[in-house]
Amino acid sequence: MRYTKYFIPTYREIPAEAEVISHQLMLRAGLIRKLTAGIYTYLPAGLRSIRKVENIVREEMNRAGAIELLMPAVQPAELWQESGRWDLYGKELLRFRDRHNREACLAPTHEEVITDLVRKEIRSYKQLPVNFYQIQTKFRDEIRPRFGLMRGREFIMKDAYSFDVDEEGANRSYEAMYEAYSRIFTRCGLKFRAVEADSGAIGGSYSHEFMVLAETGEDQLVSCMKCNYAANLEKAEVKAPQAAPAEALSSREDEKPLQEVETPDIKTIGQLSDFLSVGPEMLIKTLIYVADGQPVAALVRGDHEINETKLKNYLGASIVELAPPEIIEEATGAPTGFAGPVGLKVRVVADYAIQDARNWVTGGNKADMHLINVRLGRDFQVDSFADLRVITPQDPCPRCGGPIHFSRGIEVGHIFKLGTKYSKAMKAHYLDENGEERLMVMGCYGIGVGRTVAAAIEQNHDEYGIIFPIPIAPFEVVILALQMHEPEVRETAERLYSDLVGKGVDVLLDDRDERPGVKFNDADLVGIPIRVTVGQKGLKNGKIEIRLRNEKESYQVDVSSGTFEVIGIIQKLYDSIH
RNA sequence: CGGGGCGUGGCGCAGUCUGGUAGCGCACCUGCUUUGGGAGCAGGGUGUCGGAGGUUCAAAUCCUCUCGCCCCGACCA
Repeated sequence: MRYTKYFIPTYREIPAEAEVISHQLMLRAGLIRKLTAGIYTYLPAGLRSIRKVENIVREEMNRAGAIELLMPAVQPAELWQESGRWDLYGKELLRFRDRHNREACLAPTHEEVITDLVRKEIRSYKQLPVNFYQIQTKFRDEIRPRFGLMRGREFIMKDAYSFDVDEEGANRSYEAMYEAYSRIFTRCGLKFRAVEADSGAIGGSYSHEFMVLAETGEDQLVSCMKCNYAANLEKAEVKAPQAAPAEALSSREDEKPLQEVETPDIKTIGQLSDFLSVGPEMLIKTLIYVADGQPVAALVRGDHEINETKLKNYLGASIVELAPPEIIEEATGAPTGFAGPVGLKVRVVADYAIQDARNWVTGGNKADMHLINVRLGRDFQVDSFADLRVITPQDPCPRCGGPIHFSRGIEVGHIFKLGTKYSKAMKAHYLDENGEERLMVMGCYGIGVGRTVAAAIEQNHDEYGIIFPIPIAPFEVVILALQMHEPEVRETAERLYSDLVGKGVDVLLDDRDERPGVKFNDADLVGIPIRVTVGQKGLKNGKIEIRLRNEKESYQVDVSSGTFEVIGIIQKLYDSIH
């Protein structure tokens, strides 16, 4: 591609609207432009990157035995009503009516359509398993789109759906996708980690997220430094205490009598800890929740943080929210900030750490009143103990007990075991060997394509711009012809260009009549992995100059061996990835 | 949806408090010079000041409404 016949509109300045680095760089490097909140045009160079990711995804999905198709973006309400998600899916589902006043939506995901297709077309166990996938534009009307392609409303996603005869088959399909995803992100040249995750609203029993590791990532993940355990923060288990509850109750601290303490206007753990001069680990935090309409008290140690996902899963509730002030007053008899477990009439669940036998400090269930020397069993009862808190860096690995490490990442892929949730709701049956009707067991698997490009930039950039991994770079090589008006420079650059094009290399020839500085800066900004400089200075000695975007130093090679050298470097860069 | 901020040429911004008919840098166009890390000189074009209504002799500036965007939070993957 010739720069003068192409379109890479770069910005010299940082656009004011972009907060995160990948968003800034994608705008500055002329990869994307915003149309409206959360909706972007992929400019030519950006599209090249996107297509490269798509092709890797496609190759690996095919290799894993999945079959590509393409489903509609506009879908009728009936299907969503059938699965029950028309009412469950919130405002994220963009709904509208057509000219016949029929309700429809823009698809945020395709479980309904694929299940509908499969139930109509597949009748026999002989036709199973199948795994269909597509690379398609999704729409989710996000409350607050942000960070460019990282969290847009309209975005390109690869989604796949597997159908198996039984749980065991579904597990095999899941494993195959796990392998495929690992290959995909490896081939994209990214540092990533697969972590255990909560399956959330999509439902199902088991899931993994694929996280591109980056300091600026929105997600926190926990990994073991000894074994291969890794999980996202909301999923990461805290190892249950070794001892049985009865033993844990055996005294660690001498029992002292329960006592009330006046604590005027002291409402937070921090204030209370300072006021009483005790560490926050001596306090019990009592949080009043409403779980599917029922008030529940959840107890965690003062220095711990409640994990609402764990609480929700433990209670088996579909909606768990912090109780509004009225409910808190009704449950505790006190205004917010003074809740405690002593004398509570609602169900009480507690984190394992509360089993500790010590003289706790708790809320007094009276305005401006806390209690000290509160003993479990003597002064308050707990209905059940569970792992309800967020893991801390001090906790051991829940699998092997080794030390754990916290890091940050960007979720680019997510694989789920769905079970029979959709096949049951939408009657996706098949006949088994015995002629009996059985439910298909499903899995679903997503990759955010645009987000993968953004994550790659977030992980690979410097002060000058993007440093694309070669497999997903818009071009593999850029040739800078520094003085286009000098016949020797122009001709050498042209010859090198057509040689490389002939060898099937993705090469951009910067043939603009621009000053060298402009070309160098644009090449750095766009992040093309290999830069070949053709200039008067080098040509005097019969040399051209090669520099890798991820290295500081350049080196010179003979003009005659330029093509050979470049092809060797490309090979080396790809080899370093596999 | 709650809180905060911002809409002025393609981009980044000043001007708004204190009303007087729009400016700076970059970019863009023409010419000459220049050409290894975002050139110099000379000349030039560029704006419904987000929109609507109002106050006023006069509105980018004051008032009302409205639209859009960004950030924080809640939410979601």
